[in-house]
Amino acid sequence: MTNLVLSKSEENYLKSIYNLSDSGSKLVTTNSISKILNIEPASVSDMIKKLSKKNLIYHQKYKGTQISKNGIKIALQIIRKHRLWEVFLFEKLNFKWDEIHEVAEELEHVSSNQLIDNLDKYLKYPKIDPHGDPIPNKLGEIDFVDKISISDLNIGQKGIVSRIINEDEEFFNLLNKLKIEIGTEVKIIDKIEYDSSIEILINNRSVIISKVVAENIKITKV
Amino acid sequence: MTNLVLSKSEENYLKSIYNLSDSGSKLVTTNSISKILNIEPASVSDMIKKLSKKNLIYHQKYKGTQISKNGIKIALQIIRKHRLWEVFLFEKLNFKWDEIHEVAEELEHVSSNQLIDNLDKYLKYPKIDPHGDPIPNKLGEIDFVDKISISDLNIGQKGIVSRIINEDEEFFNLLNKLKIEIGTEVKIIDKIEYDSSIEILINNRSVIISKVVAENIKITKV
DNA sequence: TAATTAATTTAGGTATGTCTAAAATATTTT
DNA sequence: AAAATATTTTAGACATACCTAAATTAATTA
Repeated sequence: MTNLVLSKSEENYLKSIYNLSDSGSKLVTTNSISKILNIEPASVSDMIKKLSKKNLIYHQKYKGTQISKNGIKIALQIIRKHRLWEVFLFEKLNFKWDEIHEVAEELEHVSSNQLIDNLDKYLKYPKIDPHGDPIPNKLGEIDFVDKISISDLNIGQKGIVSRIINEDEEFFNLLNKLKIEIGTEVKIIDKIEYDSSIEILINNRSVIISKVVAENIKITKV
Repeated sequence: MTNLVLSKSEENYLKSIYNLSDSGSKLVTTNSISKILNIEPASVSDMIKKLSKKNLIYHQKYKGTQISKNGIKIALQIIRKHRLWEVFLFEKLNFKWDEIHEVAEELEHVSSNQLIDNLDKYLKYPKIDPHGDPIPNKLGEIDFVDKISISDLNIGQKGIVSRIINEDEEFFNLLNKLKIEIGTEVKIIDKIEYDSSIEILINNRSVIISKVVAENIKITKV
C-alpha cells in the first residue's frame, strides 16, 4: 500500500508539509510551503493537487492542507534518511556541524531500504542527529522533542542543551566559541530586560547570549 | 571552466559514452548508447546535440560521437564517485558484491566534492573497487586495466584474478561456489575444444568453467 | 550498382515541475 | 459591511527528458 515511488520534488514537499504541520497536527498554508521551499505559490498549488490525488495530504481549496497518516509515514522515512546521513557525515567523514545539512538534503533521496537499514546498523542505531533532532526508527517511531529553549528558563534554573536549531555557519562559530554543544549544562544567572538577552553559566564561565540565540537552543530541564 | 552543473541524465550519458569509447579512443554509435541506457535512439540524438553544445562530445551527423577532453574529465569523476561508493557499500555496509552497483548508480550523482574527498580518505584511498576496477583519483588519473581474461591463457600458464566483469547475481553465486575472487590464483589445466570451456586449478581443486565465465574473469599473468 | 536493410535524425507529442499574470476567494481595515 | 489587501487558485508558457512515427543517410546484399 505504501509502495508509491515518489519523485525528489514530491518527497521534498511532503517533508516540508510534515515539518510545518507540527508532526501532522496543524493545517499548513500554501504560502508557508512556498516560502520554505522557495517555490512560487502557484507551483505549490499544482503539487498540492498531485499529492492529494495520491492521498498523502488532504486539501480544502483556499483553506489549507493537512498531511495524511500515509503522508506522515513517508515523511518520517525521509527524515530518518536525512538524519542518519547527517550522523554519517558528522561522525565518519568529519564534516562540520554546519556543513552536513546541505549534503544530507541530496542523500536523503537515494532510495534503497537496504542502504538505509545497513547504514543505521553501521552507525549503531543512533537516536539523535548532530543537531539533537530525534531519528525515527524503521517503523517511523520517533522520540519526543524538547520544546523548551534557554529563554524559557527562569533565573537560577538549570538545563542540558538537547537540540540546536539552525544550520548556519555564523551560529555554528558562535556556539563553538561559547563551548555550547549537545549535552552542555547551562544555568541562568540573569535575564536582561533591556534587550531580552540572557546571562548564563557554562562550565563555570558566565556569558551573555542574545534572545535569538537563546531561542534556538533547546534544553531539557534538570 | 569545468564548472558546468550537469543533470543526472547528462552525467549518465557521458559516463556511458566514455565507457563505450574505450577510454575516449573510439567513436561511439548512437545505437550503442541507446542500448546501454535503454533509451530510444531518437532520444539519444537529442541528448547528443545537447552535450555537443556544451563541448563535452564531438559529433558528426550519421557518423558517430567522440568524447572530448573535458568530457573525459567529467566522466572520470563520475566513475570515481561510483566506485568509491561501491567500496563503501561493500566494506562498511556489508553489501554483497552483486548488490552494490545499483545503489552506487544513484549515489554517484550526489554532487559534493567535499563528500567524495572525505569518503575517499575515510576508505583509505582505495585503488580498486570490489569488482577490481580501478578508481580514478581526484585529478582523474587512473591505473591501467587488465584486458587478458582466463580464456587468453594457454595450458600450464598461471594468472591472478584482477577484475570481474558483470554484476549479476547468478554469476556472483557461481564465483562464490568456485571460490574465485579478486586475488585468487588460477592455473590452466586444459582447454576443451568441444565447447571452448576451460579446466582450471583453484586452491588445488580442479574445476571446469564455460567460455563465457572465463571471458568475464580478467587476470594478471604471473 | 541498384535494391534492401539498418542506423540515425527530425518532427511532433507527452509528463513533470517550474514560472508569470490574472482571476477567485479570504481576511483585515476603515 | 464595504473597501482594501492578502492569499490561493487557474490559465497559459517553458525547459527537460523522454516517446513514436516518418524521413534521411549509410551500409549491406543480391
